[in-house]
Amino acid sequence: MAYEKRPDSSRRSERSRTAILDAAMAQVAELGYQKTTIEGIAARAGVGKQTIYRWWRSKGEVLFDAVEMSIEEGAGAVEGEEPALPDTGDIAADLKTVLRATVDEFTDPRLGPVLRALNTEIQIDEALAERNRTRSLEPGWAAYEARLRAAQEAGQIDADADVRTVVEMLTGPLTYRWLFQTGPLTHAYADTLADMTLKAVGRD
Amino acid sequence: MAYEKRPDSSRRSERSRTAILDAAMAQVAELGYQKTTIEGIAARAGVGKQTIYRWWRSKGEVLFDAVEMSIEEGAGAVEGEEPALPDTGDIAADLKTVLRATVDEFTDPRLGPVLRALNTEIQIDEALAERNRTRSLEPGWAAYEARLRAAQEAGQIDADADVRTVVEMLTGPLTYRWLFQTGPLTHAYADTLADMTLKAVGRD
Amino acid sequence: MAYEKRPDSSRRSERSRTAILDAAMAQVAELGYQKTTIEGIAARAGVGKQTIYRWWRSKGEVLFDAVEMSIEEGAGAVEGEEPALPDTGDIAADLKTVLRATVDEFTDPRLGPVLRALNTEIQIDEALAERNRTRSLEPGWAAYEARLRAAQEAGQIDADADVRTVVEMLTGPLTYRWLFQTGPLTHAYADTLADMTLKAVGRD
Amino acid sequence: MAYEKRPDSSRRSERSRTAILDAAMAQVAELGYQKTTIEGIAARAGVGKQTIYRWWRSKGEVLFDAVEMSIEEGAGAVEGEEPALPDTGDIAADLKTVLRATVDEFTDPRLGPVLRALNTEIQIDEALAERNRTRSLEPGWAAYEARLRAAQEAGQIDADADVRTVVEMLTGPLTYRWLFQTGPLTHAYADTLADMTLKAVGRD
DNA sequence: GAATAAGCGAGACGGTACGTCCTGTCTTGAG
DNA sequence: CTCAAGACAGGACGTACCGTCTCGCTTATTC
Repeated sequence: MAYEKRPDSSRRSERSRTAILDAAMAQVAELGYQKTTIEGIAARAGVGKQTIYRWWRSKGEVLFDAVEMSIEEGAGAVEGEEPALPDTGDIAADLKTVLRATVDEFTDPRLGPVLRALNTEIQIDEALAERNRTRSLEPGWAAYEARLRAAQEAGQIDADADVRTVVEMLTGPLTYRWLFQTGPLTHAYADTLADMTLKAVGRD
Repeated sequence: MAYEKRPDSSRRSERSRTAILDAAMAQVAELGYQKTTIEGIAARAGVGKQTIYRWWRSKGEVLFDAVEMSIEEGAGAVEGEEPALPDTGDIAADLKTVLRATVDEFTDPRLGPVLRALNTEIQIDEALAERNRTRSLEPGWAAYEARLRAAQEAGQIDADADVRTVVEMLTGPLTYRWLFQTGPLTHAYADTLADMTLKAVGRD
Repeated sequence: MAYEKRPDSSRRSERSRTAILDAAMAQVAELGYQKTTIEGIAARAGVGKQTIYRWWRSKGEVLFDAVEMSIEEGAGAVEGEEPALPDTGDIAADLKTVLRATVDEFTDPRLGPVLRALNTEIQIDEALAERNRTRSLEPGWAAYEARLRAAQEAGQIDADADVRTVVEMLTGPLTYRWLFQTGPLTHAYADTLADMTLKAVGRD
Repeated sequence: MAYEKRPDSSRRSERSRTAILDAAMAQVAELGYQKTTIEGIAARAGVGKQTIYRWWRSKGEVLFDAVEMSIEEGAGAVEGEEPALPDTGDIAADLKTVLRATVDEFTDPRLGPVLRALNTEIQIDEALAERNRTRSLEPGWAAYEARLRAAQEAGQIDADADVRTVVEMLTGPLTYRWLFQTGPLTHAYADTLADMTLKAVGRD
């Protein structure tokens, strides 16, 4: 059995943790993801490098947490709360609401670039990819799928449509435009995607 | 007026060029994109570092060319030929043909990882992004759009549908699954995407 | 007046003290003086780092004590006893006895290397140097000088010779060979030094 | 056969070499040997750390060369010239001349401390010790021994005295006083040592 | 056919960041 | 209070690459 010494997280300094995450966001904002270094984050946070290496394994992980903290602060989200789509009874309206929110997040001048960089890092770092899937993507899909299944039960969309594929038809094109910057990322585009996708699974 | 000396490409050593591109592919295959270095490529190719820096501006550019060379070798493609979708008259079948081919390229064990890494680099290096758009993405879209417009004229799909959005509904989800590794990338999935998208723009 | 809090030595753990000194000797034996660290000693002794820093100011001090303990254990010396040279009436024989003992100590495979390393540290740490002079060197000289003065009174050596210089002529070359490893450190060499030195101060 | 890549010394930058040695001496003068770091030397010399590690294996080696350069500059010594003792025919006077010079070197406020630190390092670093023996000590001894043999042939000292031991009786006590700072290091002391040693080997 | 000038292999150079190690201080909880 | 444990800020270590540079060598014109 492989033995590996782990730090005692009960004695972790909250002050350092926060300082590091703040410094990480600030460095990325100023220098961009590539030129942000662990050394730079440590210096800016007034922290020893080892304190970063003790709790994170890479720059990517630090920024993953930093972004998470930023989003939670902004949203005032309750810890551990599962995300959910609104359910007004109008499936089209509800999808548009959440897709527009996604557009807003992607185009946010503060978060957008970091998110893009992290999605980059995911291509290379399998640990980060796994974390992204379980902490970020899957909760989002679950929320979409729950709302879509409600719509199926309400007879608003085909009962036999694969909800997972529907989710991908909604978020795939949006993410594609965002990552490759191949077209404007607007609320109108979000609406179009919702409308067209619903047409593909609508009962007519 | 800024003056910049450019190397005389007529005196360029073809032997070195090929050795570098081969070495680059080999290094990525062995070590992965991240751990591949210009120094390593040079050493493996038996070439001075300057010879790489003289002709390329970054590791990304080298690999971009290396991949291009790999694909051309494999496909035996004629230089400068515009790609085009087949037109059998059956729009669904034609779309499936090309989407399946894309699936095959993405899942190719040799090319896939490099392509994914390059899509990473694109997020950071604007020159590379531009090059990717003009040399890779746009010719692809143009081919899709041409075929879709033909289908519109044939009355097979809605005449007022925005072909660009349709292209994104086809390739967006596919690329998403590929980049984030969130589900199996199969021919069946390609077919489903084609069918659902056509349903969204079908005439009823 | 500067105030400095000192630990209460009456509550000091003898168990820890011994464990630290043993661990220190063991680490030096295994890794050499340079690679021995306070952290390593603490870990090996099963002791907190602070317990070392509370009672010693440097690695050098710890090892000074550790060596002292080792020597006392070996010699079974009575605490506080002043060292003295034998006085058989034969000055040459007596000097040879003690010089040979010094040779034995220097060439002891366990103590030798640590002693050499400590002589290193003395060059840098004035507190340690002072301690070395008063606890180690001066008692030794005093013993030599007492014996030499007895020899002067007995008319065996020049009455006007400077005993301090004579001591240095005996121990200087020995220490030199030991520190710089410039020649074999043998009983024969010790004897030669005694004989030649006595010739220099002999009455003719 | 072990293969180890060695740098090409014909392409070595003399400018960097000199800058490093100068910076090393300056750092030691300002901070002392212990607080002098390779990083600090590199920064002060305006040189990359690797340039130091490429040509030297340790701080000690750098300073060994730095001191050597300092001495040569001071002495205006011809490269590769063997040191030799003066030979005026008066062995006592000649020995005093060179012992006094050694005293002067040891007490030189600029060189002394570095020399002491290096003699420290020698206790620990066998490579450095070897180098010290062959480049520093042995040439010195050879010079002494040559002069002493001449004196033997001239009938000034015992023909059967071991010249090596005589050298050690001259330099050993001097070095001892210097390293352990156990007494004043003066010309008078040098003279006493010469006189007493000669008395030990004199023909009377 | 010699002279000139480019590309080339090689690798030293000034730098920057890496990830590790250790220092000496501080904090926590057990005895 | 001392102690074991170990997190912390700090800083040097020695390594790996970066992108630039300089050195001879090989080639290919150009005179």
